[in-house]
Amino acid sequence: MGLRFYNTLTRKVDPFEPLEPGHVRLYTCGPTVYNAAHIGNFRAYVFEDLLRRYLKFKGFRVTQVMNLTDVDDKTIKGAREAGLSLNDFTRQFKDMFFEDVKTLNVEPAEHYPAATDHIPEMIGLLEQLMKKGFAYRSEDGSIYFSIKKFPAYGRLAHLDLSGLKAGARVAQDEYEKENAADFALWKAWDEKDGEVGWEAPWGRGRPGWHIECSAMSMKYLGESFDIHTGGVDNIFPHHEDEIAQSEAATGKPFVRFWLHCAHLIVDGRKMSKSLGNFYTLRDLLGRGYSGREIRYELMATHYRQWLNFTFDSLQAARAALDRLDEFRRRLDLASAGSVAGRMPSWVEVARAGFVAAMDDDLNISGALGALFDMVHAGNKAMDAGETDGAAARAALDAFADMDRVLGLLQSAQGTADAAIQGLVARRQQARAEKNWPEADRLRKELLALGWTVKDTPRGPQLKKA
RNA sequence: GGCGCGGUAGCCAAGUGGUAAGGCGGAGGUCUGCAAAACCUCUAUGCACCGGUUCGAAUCCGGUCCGCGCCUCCA
Repeated sequence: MGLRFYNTLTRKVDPFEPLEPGHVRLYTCGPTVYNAAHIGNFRAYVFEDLLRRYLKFKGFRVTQVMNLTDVDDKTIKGAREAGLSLNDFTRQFKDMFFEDVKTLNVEPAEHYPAATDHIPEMIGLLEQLMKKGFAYRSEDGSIYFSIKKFPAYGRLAHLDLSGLKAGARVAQDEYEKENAADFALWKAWDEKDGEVGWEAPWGRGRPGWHIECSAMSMKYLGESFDIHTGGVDNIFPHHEDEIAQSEAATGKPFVRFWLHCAHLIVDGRKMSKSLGNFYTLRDLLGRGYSGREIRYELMATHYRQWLNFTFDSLQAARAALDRLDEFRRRLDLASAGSVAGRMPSWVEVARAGFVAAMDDDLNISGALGALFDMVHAGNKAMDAGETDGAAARAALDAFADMDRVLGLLQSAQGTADAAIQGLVARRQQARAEKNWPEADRLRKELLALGWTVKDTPRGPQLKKA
């Protein structure tokens, strides 16, 4: 069986093939840049990164677009409260976002279009919708999409809107809509918008939330593309609305595969500021956890499963990574100077298990299981002296190859400078002379300089404390 | 009310008909000047509960209990 994904549109696991052989076009809903993203947001970005990396691992060329929503109610409000222009306000959070995804070792997308840079494209799309009769202008100059005109509305979310009543959540300022379920394509300017606004044929205003994703995805990926992702909360209304407005405008199928990741909860409860369990990436870094530890934690639960984030699991992530690091170090030593030979069977088995699991809707738990099986089997083989340098090198290469998907191995170990190396050498000398007090003193000195040293059968091992 | 998700060891978490992956933690062991680490071994007669189908069920069917999400701008 080949690669397959659970498609929200069909509610089934469907075999995946891109429209253009060998090339996957992927749109991933990105951040609204009005504050520091929280770890729940990053769960989605890490999932999307895993998807992207696995597609590349399978040999596809990937063109990924991630939007930056830099104009909406929250960004406008935030800018006003900060006394900044919209651009100055959002720029700081865009910068922060890029720093944060880098910390998490998330590969950059090919395109990061900002909504404010694509107003003309959105207006163009709106004009098509007006011309085709899917959109109407209300008295104040806002434009709404008429869901009555689009019979397939509700297909993605499996919602039957005939029973939908105008409830408390329908804002009173939307009384101008013909139907409570119609959604805004364009919002007429009002004074709260301040300087924010663009001229359109139907008056000054700003785009509705959904239209940016339609306009920008189609600009960079075409009118029909392969995969669109986001959090489950985006299924309705955001993605439902995207489908409606896109397909109404083009008359073509918009997206073939919709993949949605489940939410993250903290200590079994929904993350919220009032519960005090609301964390940004920076909060966790400030507590001494590294980007890769957080990446592991966010990645290690299947994306359609709720992820219960706890500090215990972060600690477990750290220990699991230590095990991987240690194994890699061991392979490194065993393979020194060797050219890769034939893959040992324990590597072949692990690699096959890894691929089979990932092919199955990115079953990361199965994939990590296969990887840890390899660690275990590899350690046993090396203990038994059954692994020569060529085999170790082959294992190392396979490990690195799987890590193209996982992105967990550290690229560069902190290397000790000559002074540190000198201390280690002096300590080895003292140990050789059985001068234990001096050896212990040197170990303490190294610790004071930020290095722990452990004596292993393969010599002293330095690690940044 | 409608649509949907989930309940597997102390914790996290795979497994959707063939006899319970993996990680963390814990226990024991090997190694060791000490320390630490590492590695090895062990760690669920049972998968919320009750029935049913089947040679066989965590997996399928029916029912019950519990937790949770969405139902108009929250990843």
